[in-house]
Amino acid sequence: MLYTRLRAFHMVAQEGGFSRAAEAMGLTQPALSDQVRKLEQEFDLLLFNRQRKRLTLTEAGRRLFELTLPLFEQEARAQEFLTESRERMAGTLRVMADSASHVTEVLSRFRARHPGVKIVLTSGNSRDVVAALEDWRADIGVLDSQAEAGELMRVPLGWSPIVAFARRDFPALPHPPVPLARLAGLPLILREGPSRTRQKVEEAARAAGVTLVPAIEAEGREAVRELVASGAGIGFVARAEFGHDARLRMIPLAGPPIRMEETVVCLARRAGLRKIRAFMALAAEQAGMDGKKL
Amino acid sequence: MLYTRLRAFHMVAQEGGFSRAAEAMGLTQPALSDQVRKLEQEFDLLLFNRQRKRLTLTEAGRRLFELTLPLFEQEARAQEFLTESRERMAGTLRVMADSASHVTEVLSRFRARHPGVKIVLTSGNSRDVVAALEDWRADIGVLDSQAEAGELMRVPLGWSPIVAFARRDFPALPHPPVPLARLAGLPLILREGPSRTRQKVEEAARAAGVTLVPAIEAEGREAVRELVASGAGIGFVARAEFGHDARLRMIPLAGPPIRMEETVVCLARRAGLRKIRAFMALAAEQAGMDGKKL
DNA sequence: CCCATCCATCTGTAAAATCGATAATAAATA
DNA sequence: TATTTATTATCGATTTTACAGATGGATGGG
Repeated sequence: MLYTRLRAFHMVAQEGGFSRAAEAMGLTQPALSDQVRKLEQEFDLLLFNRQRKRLTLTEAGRRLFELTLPLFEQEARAQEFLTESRERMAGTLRVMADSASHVTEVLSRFRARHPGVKIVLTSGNSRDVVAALEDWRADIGVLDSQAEAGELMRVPLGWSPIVAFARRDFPALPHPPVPLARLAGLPLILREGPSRTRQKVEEAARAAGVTLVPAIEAEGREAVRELVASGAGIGFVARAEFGHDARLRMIPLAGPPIRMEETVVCLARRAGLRKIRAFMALAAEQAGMDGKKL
Repeated sequence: MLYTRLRAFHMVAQEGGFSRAAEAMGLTQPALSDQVRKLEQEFDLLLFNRQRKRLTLTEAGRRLFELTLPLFEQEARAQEFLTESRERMAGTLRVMADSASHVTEVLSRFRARHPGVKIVLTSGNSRDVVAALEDWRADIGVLDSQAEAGELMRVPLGWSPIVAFARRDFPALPHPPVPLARLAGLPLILREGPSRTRQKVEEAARAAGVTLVPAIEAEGREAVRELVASGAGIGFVARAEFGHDARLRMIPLAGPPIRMEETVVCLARRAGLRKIRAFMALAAEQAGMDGKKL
């Protein structure tokens, strides 16, 4: 390949000798000798004067060297860009979660065991997470399990039942647990369409033969929480995400639990990277310890 | 190799697709696919967005492309330099001879058979010829045979006896053939020290127990000829080189002939080049036809 | 709905680069 | 002058590498 020969020529010219250049490149001298000879024969052009004493460039060699100098400088720049980018990324673990609560424990254990790795935690809904993983903008994703495996490698973390919640003084509620059907007539505050929480609730409602009509749609967990706290209606959330807001009352649901299964995922293709493998291993450990979440 | 991967990336980015780039490079699509994938995995950096529809560069990909663009431009310049140099040289046969007369016939047959090849004929003494061959400044050399083979590949062309010569009216000469001893007392005009003609004559003189003292040393065949023509003394030359100068008289020498063997040589290392091989073949043919020169 | 296009992935193969050993040469040193 | 040291050339063998060919999946257009 021309590149190899030019590189050999360049290094020999730069170092002023075959042996020196070979040492500088971590190769053997015959390798360079061969390459330069082939270059010279292929183009019928003498590049070095090998007469007695020291090696010198011929006129043609000098002119070629003036061309290879910027060539390999530029190659070094590209190499540097790639390496730097890798160095920067190797020390950072980018986690994107659709709900932070479930992974905090894994994260803190990861921090403890790998203190050198900087963790960047961002949030977004399920499809944001998948998109970020696919663009390699995130290393680890946390989202509700829901297959389309193959692309993604998954470690289920555990699950938490969905509960309804309302303002403490919200009127006209039976004693818990409350069947979904009893909520159908009340003003419901649901999250945006793609939200996994909403989809799970609607799926359970369909299974129970109930139709839930949202009184308000809100974007994001916090928005729902504030609306509910204002007394506007009833919201849904995973129990583990309910938090400790004194203004709110949790309303367990009757019937089979609506499971929000939180899963740690990464791109199967990237599962070989050390930091990713380490995190997935910790997550698997954690999953083995829990079975269900509060 | 990094180069290969960068090249694959660059072409894919430039052509906007793996298949197109593969076709442009005369490779298969999987080859490029592999290289780019390895590049991405090696540096943990996504370079292309392969989502549905068309291929687009990621931000990192764009930045890398800005680096590879000048890189491959520069490589193209180096390649161009080499190729142009070869094209220029391929159409030229550079012959360096220490005496032109013997090869003129081979040269004219070469011209007839390869009319596209430009012939450049230069002259110099034996060591000039060897030096030019070793620096690849000449493709073919013509000189007196005198081994140190190995380096050089030789085809003996034939030989010519050395004769003495003087001005037509030069006095005090016996009838030819004249033994060397009879010349010892006369004013001799010899060529420069390294001249093969001179060395041969001196060698023969030593063998005959005669010491030749040069009255004048002159550089080059023509200088000797003019001095002799002026009547300054007696010179030596290969009979085939004597020419047709009306002012001069040839003086055959007595005793065993002093053979000037003319040989066509080239660097053994370069004997593979077509133009060189062709010339050497013609020379060998010619040598088979002659045995001795006029 | 089917066809054409494009990319990902796998496996074997062919070509290349490289190594290791050896030879040859010149300069340095004893 | 003999010997050591440092250098490059060359040859055969090995290992690495890149590539082709086949296959499958996904997408968009006719």
